[in-house]
Parts: sequence; structure tokens; C-alpha cells
Amino acid sequence: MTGPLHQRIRADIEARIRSGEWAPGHRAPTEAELMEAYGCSRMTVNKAMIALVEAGLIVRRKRAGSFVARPKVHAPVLNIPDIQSEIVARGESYAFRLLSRVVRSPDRDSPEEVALAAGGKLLALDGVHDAGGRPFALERRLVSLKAVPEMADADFETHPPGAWLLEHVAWTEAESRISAVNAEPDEARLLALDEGTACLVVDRRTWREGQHVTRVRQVFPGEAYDLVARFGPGT
Amino acid sequence: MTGPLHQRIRADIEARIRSGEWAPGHRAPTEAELMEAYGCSRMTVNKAMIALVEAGLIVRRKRAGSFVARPKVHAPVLNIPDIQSEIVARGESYAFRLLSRVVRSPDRDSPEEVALAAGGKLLALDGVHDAGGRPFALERRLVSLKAVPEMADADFETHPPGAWLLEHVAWTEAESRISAVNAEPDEARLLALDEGTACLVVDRRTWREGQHVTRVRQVFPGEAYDLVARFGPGT
DNA sequence: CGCTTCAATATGTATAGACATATTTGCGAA
DNA sequence: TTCGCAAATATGTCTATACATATTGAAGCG
Repeated sequence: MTGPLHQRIRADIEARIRSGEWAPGHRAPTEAELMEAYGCSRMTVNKAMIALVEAGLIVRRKRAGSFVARPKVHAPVLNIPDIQSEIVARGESYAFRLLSRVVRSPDRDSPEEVALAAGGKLLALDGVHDAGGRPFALERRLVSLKAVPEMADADFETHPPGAWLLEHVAWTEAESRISAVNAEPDEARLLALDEGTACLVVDRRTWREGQHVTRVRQVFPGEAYDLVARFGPGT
Repeated sequence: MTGPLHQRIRADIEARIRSGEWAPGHRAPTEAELMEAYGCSRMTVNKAMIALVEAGLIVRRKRAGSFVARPKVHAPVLNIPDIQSEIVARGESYAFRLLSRVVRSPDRDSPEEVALAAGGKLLALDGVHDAGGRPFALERRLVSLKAVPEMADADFETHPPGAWLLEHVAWTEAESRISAVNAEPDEARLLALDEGTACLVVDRRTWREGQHVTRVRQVFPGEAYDLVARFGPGT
């Protein structure tokens, strides 16, 4: 292992934990002992230990010492790329077809819509993402014009609103719900599927600085699309 | 904002980025400027900047400076708790029913199984997770006895193999594929669903130190289960 | 015997200085 | 003008030291 010393120390300890040599609960050497072992200063071993804490491999308690953490249930990082990049990365042609575009007031019976609108109007966009000339995903989106007034003037005939938002509203927070549904008749028609075919649904709400920006429901044909989540070493 | 100075610096800069005051590509102050601004040492501002780099908010280039990063497409953290904890956390009763348990050689026609077995035998476990007395998930699992020989002697009549593995094989890496399928006749029967009902499928492969440990396919009724993924500030 | 107090310990935070390294910029020579 | 080299710059790493803080364990007291 080359590179900075703090990385080497980190890697050494991580290897011992991942191999099982140090089981969960095992007490790791103190910073003083590691200083001795590696012949370096305390700040250096501290940097390595802090990194291990952030990686969730170590928990530290003052006076008591540093211990191998009890592994958490998998909390993998899920890759939800935007659909356009995903398709282009596969080498297929991409197109977006806008089905409808409406500016309207929120439905008073829907607390969800009222909260999203935040006193303003909503932009409702429905469209289809095509991959290689075939429908790939159905998208139904609501945007708060209060949060993103510039969006009222943008053209989404052929450009997906997701990409526009990514470009113009940076650093958002989001919550996604993933579920499975049987395709409704109209959904099936738009996706060129049989009615009832299992579809993967991603329902995502996005905020910026606490303000609700957009809510989108994307429907994918179940067999055409896999979400992949990885959890492991690397980083 | 109280607490350590490096956290305060980090929070100040993060706020400017998240608010959009500093757009992607904007050049952040140099460490020297921040030292001046906060009246502290360089190590302290460095710690704050490093944290921002790890959070993906800042990219740094020597000689050039520190810049607000171009936001990545959402890479949310997906919570895939183990099923037992999930059900217990909801306040429902939990039970595991083993359907079958077989020790066998890998299918030579399946490169996947051959790789998992790594020259040894496979333990095949099928079972149902019940929540509140009703079937909640179907599980079909293969375990490499080469990787986990102790598992041959464990009792899974009523204890789920996932929990056993979590306890006995710490610090694994995993890859999960999430998709949607229409329930097969036998799956529908075991889950008490109509044939063809949309189900969420989590297909997970797990390694330890590069060695393949287990592969599991879990089938959830589409409407009974939502995976929730969050991405945002907090950490 | 049980409770409180106090000191020892290991981590948490911060400083000031030093040298290394990558990259840009500008100057000077071909 | 262009190529190449050197200086300036900002980050990357590391040291040695200092004091703060939480927790544990043991001593001391009722």
C-alpha cells in the first residue's frame, strides 16, 4: 500500500476488520499505540481513525477507547441516474415526448398538492421517455412555480424536465419511494405493455432549502429496468 | 451554530452552496482567506474543506483552488433493513417459516451457482416471512458452505437465515438489484395473492473479502412494501 | 456496603510551522 | 509566435504541542 501514511493506517485497520480478525466489539489500539507502531504523530493516526468512524467501521468512546462497530444492516447507495443519462450511457437513442402541460391551482382536497404549491400555482407535466425508439418510462410530474418560477417559460416538448431541474436547481434533497404496481390500462398503452404487467414505480419528492420543489412519479416496465444498489468497500 | 469551529465553517459554506448563493463552478475562498476570515489556523479550515469534499459539495485542485462541485444525479441511501427488524419496528408480530432446506452441489449449467459454491456445496433455503400472521415476503436463498461451513449445523426452522448471517458473517459487501415482476402461481399462493399481482423483487448477492457468500431473492407484495431512499443534508 | 469524589485515560479540537506536490502563469529563448 | 522552463500559488501531508472533555475506575467517606 502506497500513498499517504494516514491512508495506509486506515487501510491496515480496515483490512483487519473486514477479514474478521478483529470482530465487532474488539478494542482497537489507542492512538498512542498506533503512533508508536507507525512511528508517526498523533494527528496522523487521528485522521485515519476519524475516517474509519465516518465509514462506520469504528466507534470511539472517550476514556474507553476505539472499538470495531457492530455492522449495520445494509444501507446501500442506490444509483438513480436521471433517465436520459442512463439511456445514453447504454448507447441507445433517447427522446422525450411531452404528453401534456398544464398550469393549475392545487387540488384543495389534496394536502400534498397544497403543500407543494405553497400558495402559488403548480405546473403539471406528463411525458414519455423513449429508449431506442421504444417507450422506456412514463413520467408524471408536478412542479411548484412558487419555488421555480423560471420553469413556466421553459420548453419541454422534447427536453425532459428532470434534466432542466438538475441544471437549474442544484443541491436539492430528495426522498424516493420504490414500489411495484400492475400497469393501469392507460399506462400499459403508453408503455406498449399488456395491462397488468408488473412495473417498477419510483415516486420522488424533492426539496431545496426546506422548500418543496417537485414531485414526480416514474413508471418503468418491470423487466426493462433494474435499480442496482451497491454497498461495500471502495469508498 | 455552536460546536467545533471546523463544523461551523463547514456549515457556513454548505449553506451558501445549498442556497444557490454559490452556484456550481463558483470558486470558494482559499484556505488562507478562510484562516483570515475565521481567525483560525489552516488545519482547522482544511478539516472543514476536506469534509465538504467528502460530502461531494466541493472539488479542489492544487494551485487552482476550491470550487463548488457540479451536483451528481441522486445517489440516495437506500434503507434495506433486515426483514425481521423491519416488522418488529412496525409493532407487528414476526415469524419465519422454513419451507425447504437442501444441501446440494451447484448446477453445472449455472455459472452463477458454480462461482458461488467455489468448489464446495451449496445450502439452499426457502422460507416465508410472516408479519402479523400474514405472509410478508418470500425468500429463496443459496449459501456457499465453503464460505460459511458453520451454517450447515444451524437451525432455521423458525429463525431467518438472514439474521444468522448478519450475526456470524460481519462486514460483508453486497449488491442488490431491485425490479418488479408479476407473481408466479406458486409465489402467489405462498404470499396469499392473486396470480399476476405486481411484486417487488430484491435480488442480493453478498461477498466477504472478495469471496461470494450468499445470494438471496426476496419477493414482496408490491403494495405491502415500499423501499424508501433518502438523499439530503443531515449527514 | 454503597455512595460520592477525584484522578487517570483516551479521545476531541485546535495551533503554528514545515515541506511536498500539482498546476497555472508568465517570461525568455528558439 | 510558439515552445519550454521556472516561479508563484493553493492544496496535501505531516509534526510536535497544548488544552478541553467525557468516561471509567479506584480511593475515600458516611
